[in-house]
Amino acid sequence: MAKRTETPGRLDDAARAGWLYYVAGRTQDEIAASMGISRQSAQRLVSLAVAERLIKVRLDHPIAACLELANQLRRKFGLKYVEVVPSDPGSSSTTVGIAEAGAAEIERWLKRPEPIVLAVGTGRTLKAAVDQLPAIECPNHRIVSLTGNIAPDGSAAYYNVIFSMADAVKARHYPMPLPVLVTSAEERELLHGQQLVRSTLDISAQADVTFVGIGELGIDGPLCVDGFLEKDEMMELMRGGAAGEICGWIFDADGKLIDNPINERVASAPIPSRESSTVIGLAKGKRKYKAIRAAVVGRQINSLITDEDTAEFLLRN
Amino acid sequence: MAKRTETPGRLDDAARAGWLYYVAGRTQDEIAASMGISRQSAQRLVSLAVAERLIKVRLDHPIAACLELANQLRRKFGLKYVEVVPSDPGSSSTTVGIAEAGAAEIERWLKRPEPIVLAVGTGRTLKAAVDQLPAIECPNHRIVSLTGNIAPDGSAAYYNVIFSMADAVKARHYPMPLPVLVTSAEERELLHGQQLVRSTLDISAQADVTFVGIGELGIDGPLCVDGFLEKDEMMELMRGGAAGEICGWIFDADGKLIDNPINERVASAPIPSRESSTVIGLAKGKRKYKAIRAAVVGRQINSLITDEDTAEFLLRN
DNA sequence: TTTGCTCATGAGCAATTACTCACCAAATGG
DNA sequence: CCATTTGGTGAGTAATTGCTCATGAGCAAA
Repeated sequence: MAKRTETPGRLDDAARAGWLYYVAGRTQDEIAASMGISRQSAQRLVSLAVAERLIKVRLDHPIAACLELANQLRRKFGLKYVEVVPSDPGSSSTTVGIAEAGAAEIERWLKRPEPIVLAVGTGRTLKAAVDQLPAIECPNHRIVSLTGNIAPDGSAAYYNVIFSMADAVKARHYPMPLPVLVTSAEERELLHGQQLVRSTLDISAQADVTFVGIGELGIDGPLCVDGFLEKDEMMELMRGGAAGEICGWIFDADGKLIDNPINERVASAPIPSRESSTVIGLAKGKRKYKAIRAAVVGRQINSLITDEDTAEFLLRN
Repeated sequence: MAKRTETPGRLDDAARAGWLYYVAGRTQDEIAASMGISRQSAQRLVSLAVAERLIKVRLDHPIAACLELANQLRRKFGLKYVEVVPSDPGSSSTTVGIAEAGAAEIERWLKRPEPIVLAVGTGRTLKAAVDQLPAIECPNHRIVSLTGNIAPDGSAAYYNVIFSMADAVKARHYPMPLPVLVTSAEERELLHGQQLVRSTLDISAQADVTFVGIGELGIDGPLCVDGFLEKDEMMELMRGGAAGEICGWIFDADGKLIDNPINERVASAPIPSRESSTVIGLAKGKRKYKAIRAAVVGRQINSLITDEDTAEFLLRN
């Protein structure tokens, strides 16, 4: 844009007005009086000072850096909601900070007066967040699990989040009476046809907000550690370009669900719409960098709660 | 489990709200919505952030008139560094504006990569400036107090700047374990002979930059108000031609230290060299005109941060 | 357990600020 | 020289913010 020569004195006046307003804390009326102009003009000068960035505001608090990172992430990836918590260099925990922030966000949703459907996935991080929840009564809301609560050996799964949630939150809750992975696509169809499962799937599709963990792959990743996949299956997945998983749905580095028999055996509900609802991923940590990045760029999630280090990685790469 | 409203968490919220308001430019309604609180609470958090000095506002524009005044002052008095901030006609504060400008200058020095010795005097204005400092880590620098930190009644002095500074700035700091005024010249010699005091005095003599307030005399001046001098002592001083003081060192209208028993009882370190280092005075206001003028013409300081009105006085007289 | 204190909260209202509109004056350009 | 553009102004009004008050929760002392 062709910048014309501004009236030279005007910026000076703007600076003076801005100073009087922000530093000295005078009202625009007082500024107008002391500069001999109308109140409106004083207002214009003040906003000009802001627009011309003559006024520098700095926030002197550790949280400032996090907010800045969150803003950048939101812009870069077009996310709906981003929260960045400070990294704790001394801790190797994958949940500290995130759990609290996640719980606070869950609580904010549950405190809404209008009835909502809140869906939850699985994972250690999400479990940790749910464990931070205070007791809340919200009989109007419904809480639904996207993933099955049955482990490969038939027991209740290790990280079934919805039951922990039900302990704290008084609301109707809908677990998913299925394993995470079934033996074949056919079996999945059969199970999903059951009335009970059907209705839970229907509710999950209406979720207003969804909280999911993001799992990394590899023989140390949750799918292997929890016994859902054998090492050789995992190896094959990784050879096929798999980068991470959410509720068992495995995606590649671009965040696209991969075309592999294993994805056809996932009995979890589909991840609710990222267009019409809020899908919040909770994850941090170097081992998950690749998975988180994939989930964000491929829009498996549209909101993120993570830590500073991870945020910086996502912005750099 | 259950969470409570802790004070630290509240400050974090305040920081977040302040950031959203001042940096991100959201309205308080939007902030309230995104933080899940009422608008009133959001407003309170924002004003808390201001009250807690989490928000630092700085004007990044050399206002022409101020620059011009600063230039003239520098020329007229041969000063090294002069900063003039706009006068706020409606305010009787002796610190508004100067404090921010002083803090910015201190910060500039502390951000230097090479190790420096920074000396500080005392006074309300200087205290206000130091209170504006953000947290800085500068383990290479040393910060030394020129004046004692013990009040006449034996308590820590009202305006002991170095401890406030130590709160914000991570650097080695050297307080002066002495009163400002001792009972006799002999006592001063005795105290100054102590090893600890000796080494602090030595460091102060090496100061690369010094920040001092300039005190006016009179029964409303700081020396009387803070109880260092009795009224009759003050009256006698003024009859003797005293015009102002820096760190307790009392000088006449020509800026020469006066020949009076009281000056022999000042236990402060001598003001560091105005030939080989930078000695910056912070002061404004009609009551201080005479003292500031004396300090400048007598070269008790070689740099000045003041306001327009004071600058104009100094140029006229 | 009761009492009293502190402090956060939401509501309502007053003060302050931002924005839009219509108009004017000086520069610009044919 | 006039039409046009640019930039500024005040008025009026909508939006936003700041403040006071009544209330209730948490907590410590009695």
